[in-house]
Amino acid sequence: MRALPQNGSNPTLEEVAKVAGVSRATASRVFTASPKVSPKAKRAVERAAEKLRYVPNRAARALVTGRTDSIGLVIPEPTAFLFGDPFFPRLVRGISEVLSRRMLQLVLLMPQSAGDETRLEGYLSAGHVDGVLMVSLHGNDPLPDRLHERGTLVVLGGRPGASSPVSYVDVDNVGGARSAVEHLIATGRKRIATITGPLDMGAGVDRLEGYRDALLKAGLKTDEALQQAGDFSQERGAAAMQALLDRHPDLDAVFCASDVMAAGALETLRRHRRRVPSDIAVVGFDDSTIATSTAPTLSSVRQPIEEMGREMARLLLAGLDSGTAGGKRVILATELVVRASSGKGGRE
Amino acid sequence: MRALPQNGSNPTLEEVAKVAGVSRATASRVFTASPKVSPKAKRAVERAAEKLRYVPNRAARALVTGRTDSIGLVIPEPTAFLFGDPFFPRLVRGISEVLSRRMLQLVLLMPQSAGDETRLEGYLSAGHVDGVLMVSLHGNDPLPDRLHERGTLVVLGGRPGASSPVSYVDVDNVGGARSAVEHLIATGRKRIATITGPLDMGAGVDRLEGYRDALLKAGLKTDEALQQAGDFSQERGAAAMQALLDRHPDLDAVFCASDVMAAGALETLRRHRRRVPSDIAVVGFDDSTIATSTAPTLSSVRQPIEEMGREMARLLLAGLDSGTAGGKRVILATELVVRASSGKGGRE
DNA sequence: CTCCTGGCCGAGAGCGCTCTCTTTTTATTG
DNA sequence: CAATAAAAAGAGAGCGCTCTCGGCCAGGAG
Repeated sequence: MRALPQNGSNPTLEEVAKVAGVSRATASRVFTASPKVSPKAKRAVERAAEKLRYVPNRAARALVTGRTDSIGLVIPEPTAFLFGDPFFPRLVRGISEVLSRRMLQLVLLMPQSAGDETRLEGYLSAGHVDGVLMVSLHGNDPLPDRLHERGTLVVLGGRPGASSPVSYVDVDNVGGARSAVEHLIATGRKRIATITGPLDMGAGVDRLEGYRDALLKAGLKTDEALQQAGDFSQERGAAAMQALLDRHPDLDAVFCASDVMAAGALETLRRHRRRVPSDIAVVGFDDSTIATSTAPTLSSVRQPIEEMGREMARLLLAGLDSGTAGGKRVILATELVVRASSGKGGRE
Repeated sequence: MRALPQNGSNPTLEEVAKVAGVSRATASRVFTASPKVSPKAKRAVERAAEKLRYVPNRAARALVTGRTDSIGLVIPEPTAFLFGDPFFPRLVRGISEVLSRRMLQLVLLMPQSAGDETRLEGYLSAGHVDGVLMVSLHGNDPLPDRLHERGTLVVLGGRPGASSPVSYVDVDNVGGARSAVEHLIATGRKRIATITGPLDMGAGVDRLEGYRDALLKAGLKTDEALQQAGDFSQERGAAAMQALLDRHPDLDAVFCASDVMAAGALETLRRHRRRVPSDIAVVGFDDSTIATSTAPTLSSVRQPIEEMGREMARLLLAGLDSGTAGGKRVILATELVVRASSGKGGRE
């Protein structure tokens, strides 16, 4: 399988040097931004490069430097579909913004099975990428730690399960959930339930914690029966709402750990003729596109996804530059966006 | 306990060959799946490779073969946010599925500005990737044709504006829109409006064409005043619905070229106390996650996004294998999903 | 037995680049 | 103006791999 008929193979550094009237070494110095080149030579090389449409050959460069100038982005297949909607593109936008400034390329890896993940470890630690970004793993995925041990630089998006030496960036899930529930309390809600995310994920655990925090701080009880586990899907959201209503027909608010689940909950409430927000208030999480399309529109916790991407990339670059495999963590603030679903209403 | 490679650097083919007791050439033949290796030598090399955790160095291989074994995926920044929601991850899943079977890596490129796109041309035609996948361009983006001319293999997702020699895969936008409108007609709707997508995009044009097709076939008039241009955004969807109601207060159906715009339309209709579907039916396009979260749930046209990704990848691989830069086109069927927003209702 | 054929295998030449080391040029100073 | 330092440029050795060539050793034909 030959590549397409190369109409005139690409110019090499040698050719550029010849046109510029300098040695290959000098030409190379221009492209590696070495300071040891006279302005005159530099200009000559630059003009020759432009004339020939020269673009350095990454493979050759990688071979000698040992760096590939590319970063792996690992998004396990289930994750890609889990989150509030434009999660993936927004994250990539943030990452891409930072990486492209450094002329680093983004290699996307989407393992679709456990077998894929095994191959991934070999691939990623073989030096095909200079560093790895991974997002949101279920439970204690061993991959990040394993890569870290093998000397690969890794930055996670979303905190890992257990204590891990790997750097990560996360949004303030606890704080976001807390402020959502505090908002419900402040608007007079008394019996506040929650539909949680998967409890083997940091985001799931933390959002639950924020919910409990707020209740405790307000002196309200945190009845376990007011918590119903979900999995971020709409169906489970709807089912969870049903279960909560069965147990507590007198609920006046529910905090959902994702907008998609909140949409499911709204569906169930509609079926039961509960009016939102007058009978019961609903708040979601993610502030995804769904939040503005539900009826009523959904109050939600907004996360700075692009910024998370940027920060992940920055952390990785910092590690690359310093040669340290840091155990840094960055937590980004979230923000409550109040819409119709948690309007004053109330029954009082 | 330290891992096998003591100095941290990866094992080379040379080392594998030594352990296996063969020459580097023979070891190489094993990894390039050459038939000219005895079973015995092959086994020896494989065992040595496993023992040393050998992974071939892509850069070195690329340097000599001229192939990089990687494919560029170009998604212009505005596009990434345009479509029905899980568009991006679903597309990538399809692509990734096919490419990973061939051990090809996916390099993601998200140009954020016009300047980026210029650099992109140099990058992509410099042989850093073996082929390029691009999705959904506005108007007549010259990039695909330019790359094609320079001998780079390109496959588009979404048909290009004008007649272009570049291969592409698209969903049957015309057919999908037609079936949506036929459905509205079949359920007794008479005054059917449409909110179109951007008319400088294939998807926008084709969905409008499908709408007109259906009306003409049913002998209904295709009043220009029944068409209102949108841009796939919720705000414009809401505004377009408003404009349509102003001009035609007696509408009984509206076909929206995207679910997001349909959500905007529903919002406007709700404000006007128009009941959906009894007063007016609404159908969207994309069958995104939003479709099940609106109230009422939204009838929509489902597109096989994963399959589109797979087909794009297959087309590219076929081109790579055959060395032809084909002008192939593949159109994938769409499917109408009827939900509450276009239920019988009607006024008759 | 010799000659050939064909299957395997090893030797060795690079692919295009960076980087160290050496040489040449230029600037600086007494 | 020679002496010396500093700056710039060149020469050349690989990075790890693939692939062409030619060599070697079977086995079958003459």
